Amino acid sequence: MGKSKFILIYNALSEKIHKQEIAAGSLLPTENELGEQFKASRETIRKALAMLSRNGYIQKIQGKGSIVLDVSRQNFPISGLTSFRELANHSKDTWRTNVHQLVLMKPDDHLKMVMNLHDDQMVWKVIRSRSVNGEAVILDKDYLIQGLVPILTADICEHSLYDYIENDLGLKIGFAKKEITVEHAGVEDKRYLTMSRDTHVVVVRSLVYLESAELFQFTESRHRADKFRFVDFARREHQ
Amino acid sequence: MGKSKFILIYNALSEKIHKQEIAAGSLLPTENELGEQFKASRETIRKALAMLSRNGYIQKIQGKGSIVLDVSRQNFPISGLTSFRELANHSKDTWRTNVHQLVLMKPDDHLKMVMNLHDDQMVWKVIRSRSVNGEAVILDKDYLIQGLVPILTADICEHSLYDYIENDLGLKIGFAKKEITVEHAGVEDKRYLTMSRDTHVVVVRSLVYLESAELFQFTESRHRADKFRFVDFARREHQ
DNA sequence: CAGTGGTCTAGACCACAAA
DNA sequence: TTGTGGTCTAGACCACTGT
Repeated sequence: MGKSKFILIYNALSEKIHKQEIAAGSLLPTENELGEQFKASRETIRKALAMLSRNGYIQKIQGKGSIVLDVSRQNFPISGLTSFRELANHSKDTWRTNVHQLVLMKPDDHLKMVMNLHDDQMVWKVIRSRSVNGEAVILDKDYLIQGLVPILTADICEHSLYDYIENDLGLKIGFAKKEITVEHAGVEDKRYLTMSRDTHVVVVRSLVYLESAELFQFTESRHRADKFRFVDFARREHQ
Repeated sequence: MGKSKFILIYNALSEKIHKQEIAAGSLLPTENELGEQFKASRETIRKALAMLSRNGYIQKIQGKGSIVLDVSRQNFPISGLTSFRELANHSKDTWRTNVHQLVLMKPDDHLKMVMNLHDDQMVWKVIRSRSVNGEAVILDKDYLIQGLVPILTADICEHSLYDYIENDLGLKIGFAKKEITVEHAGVEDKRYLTMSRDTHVVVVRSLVYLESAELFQFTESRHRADKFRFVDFARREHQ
């Protein structure tokens, strides 16, 4: 993993674009030239370029070349799957996580339906709040299937749950389905969040699956509305 | 366009998955079998499968095969770039568009900065509201560069702006950068939207670019908070 | 071990843009 | 016309999953 030639080429080129060593608006070398530079076949180069295109680094134009896009005001990319800890590490602000609840429970009917659980499956319920500069602005409620995560401690939840899951347990996250809505703040929001004058929260509900396509986790992430921001890059599918 | 073999294979397979002719949880035929079925080389099959994977139809597992995912509760895919008209056509509710303003104007400083405009460039400003079952729930403010759209009429704005742009003007949309935030309702929201008891709107700001990588349009789409819903499918990038 | 998907290659032909 | 990207192919080898 991560050793594929086309990933190396992708990393080399995306880094150059980030560092502005290749100016926005200019053309990348042609695919044949890149093939010589990296000693790779054209199809391999094209895999790297397709990845750059998907992630908003370049725009390919037939007959012309690959235009480098302006990636400078590329704000935090929540668009993909990024854990809170990874985000916090990239920011200059001081983030802090508080664990409010950690229990092993029998799921209620609603959760059983949402997560498609069997009768005997138990889940870990974790409630955490995230604070930036002393203000609690995010409330996370996670439900993890015990069959996949046998043991969980407050200490792990306070540091990085995803680190533990991926590095210690060796589970690989594959994909997630997300839904974003806006709701009135409830009792839990008022209890755990610093609500200022706001009465609304943005709710991001996610079903997280492993690479094996097994459902692994359901998460409800509740954000104070005035602190919520979601940035996205989308390509038009011309078929 | 749209005639590529791998697109045809993608369409054939995604349709079968939608119609549940291939059950969720089962395995797709192997890549070699698909190659024989569609009389295509393995790399071509793999392009189609990669597209299915990106769009949440399958999960590929090395050494095992491609698992078909449950796509049945796949709600409206605002995730990509879809115009209001395309959305409305897929829904059972009755949508309606009202044009409130259509002017050719000199951009103010803020718009000039956001859109990176020259001093002499004029823009079309369009204000429209979208109603479902008689309630106005979305307010769209579009700014289009006149150099790319010489003429615009209220009639076009009331029907489909994107139809006109892509079919009549022959412009091809390439990609967009979006940002979603939540804000207090302003005077325009209160004037044009049926605000019920809500005091907040979800604001989606988009910079829309053509396939040539030229900036083409800036849009501010303001949604009544209780009617807003955004669904996303995201893969984890393991590098 | 056999069978699966993951990567890479060299070469061919087509579609499009610019001169 | 030349050079660019877009597609497709056949074959090779590697990595992983199951038996």
